[in-house]
Amino acid sequence: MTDNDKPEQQDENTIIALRREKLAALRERGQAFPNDFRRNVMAGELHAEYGAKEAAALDAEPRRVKVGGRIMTRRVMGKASFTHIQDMSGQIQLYVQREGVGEHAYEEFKAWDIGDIVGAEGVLFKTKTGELSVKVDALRLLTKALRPLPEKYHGLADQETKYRQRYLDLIMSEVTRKTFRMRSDVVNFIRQFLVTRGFLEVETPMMQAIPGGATARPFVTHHHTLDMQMFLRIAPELYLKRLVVGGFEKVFEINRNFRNEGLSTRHNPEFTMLEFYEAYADYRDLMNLTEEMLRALAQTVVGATLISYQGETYDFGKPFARLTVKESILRFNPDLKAADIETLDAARACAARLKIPVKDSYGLGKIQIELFEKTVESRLKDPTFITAYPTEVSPLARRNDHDPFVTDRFEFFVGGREIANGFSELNDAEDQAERFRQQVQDKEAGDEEAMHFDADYIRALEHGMPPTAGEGIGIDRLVMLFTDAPSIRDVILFPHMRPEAGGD
RNA sequence: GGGCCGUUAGCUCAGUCGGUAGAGCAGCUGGCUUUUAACCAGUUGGUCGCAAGUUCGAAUCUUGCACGGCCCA
Repeated sequence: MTDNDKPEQQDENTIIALRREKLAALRERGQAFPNDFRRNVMAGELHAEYGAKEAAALDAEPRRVKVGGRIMTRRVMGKASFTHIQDMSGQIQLYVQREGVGEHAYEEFKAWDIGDIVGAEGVLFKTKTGELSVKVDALRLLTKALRPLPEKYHGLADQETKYRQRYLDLIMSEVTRKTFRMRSDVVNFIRQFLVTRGFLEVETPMMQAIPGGATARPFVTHHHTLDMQMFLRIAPELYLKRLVVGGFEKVFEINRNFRNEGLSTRHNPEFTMLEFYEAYADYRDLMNLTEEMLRALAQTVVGATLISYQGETYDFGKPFARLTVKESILRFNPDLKAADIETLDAARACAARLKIPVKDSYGLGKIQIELFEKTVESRLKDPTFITAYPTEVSPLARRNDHDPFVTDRFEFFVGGREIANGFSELNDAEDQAERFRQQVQDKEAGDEEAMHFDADYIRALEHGMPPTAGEGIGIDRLVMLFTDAPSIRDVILFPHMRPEAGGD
């Protein structure tokens, strides 16, 4: 377009300029970016297999290896050098001698830089200090790095750079690599857990004509050929339940949702959600399933059921607490009595006393939830299910048979944060249509988060959805918990940020 | 949106009361054949985030802006 396409800067850093000269020299001599080197083992495998072996045992049965990776450290001592290279599995030290690789190759090697990517061939041995290393007899530069890496000891400390240039963060930080491996482990575990129990993994539209399944502001986009407005989905819920109507009675999806809301340490505009639905089950079945799944997840990916997060410890081993919304409000507000939160007027007065702002349009249910969010939520430390959410704030959940003021719904909290939300689904098409109409009224009254009327979803329900329960689990928040990450940006590879200054 | 904090060499960071911009790492030159934050000697490198203001003089004080972090809404 404009400045973006221009050569970046005229006066480049001298370090980069010198490396460009080295690359130019490589180009003169032939293929500067060869792709015919093949490694035959990873650094991590070598440490696992030979790390405990005695030096003499290695020498007695020489093991030849071909390894490749990025140069991370370099110690040149005249006619011999040590260097660590890093591959996906870890690091291995190379011992490069002039005697071993030849005078010419050794001189070339000395001109290489930290950050370059190399391939090496040689024999395993142990150094005087007992470190497993490769005595190199052949060595090639595979990719010249033009930019210098961050400082070897402190690594990359600048939070902004870690987010913007995640590749650098990954090269430099074992903690970051571990975080994202664990994220992968979490998703992998959940997928297997559900598939093992007969759930079918599906993918439903991320672009929707009618955004539904949650109360949130959507992102708006436009399809040119159809010439229509579309929305990035705020939830897959309504599509997954259409599948239950279609006879896929146990389905799940792990994918992104998009919500046009503020950014914070707990909110990213796109985030990953697990949603799953099971026919012939209710919200209590899902609470049990969730408890079983999260306990096993902690045990598998962290290796313990005591989870340490930001200096506090949460116990996934003992049975998860279960409280209703009203019980939890009373428990954490000992000066309140049940009567204070059971009528609209009393609850409104109660909110006023606690200086919690509520709108005139709020009914009793919404006020109860305000009280809950302001006085309870952040104090739910150990794993806790909160149940019996007011119907007023649960437009897609099934009413309780004995108390239609509430729904058969739960939310799950750990460390004061909502992790999951599940309920017995509303499969009464006429009730659902009525609740959509109420949402449309709210929207017309100015509530930007209120839902649209989804006529096709109603039509699907009119064909009959078996009694079903469904749940959503926020994967990012779960990963934060297990990786002890203070910010959601620490568990998202490329979190959204404003463009860098001067970039446009 | 509000409050607080930050932005100095490629990286990690100092910078006193407003008085010529510093260190370590990396780089460069030389030495060194078991080092591992290798070592020894020498050395290059700066739009002090951007812009304005105050001042004889601003990295430093003031204001605005940009980006980020934390907290709050």
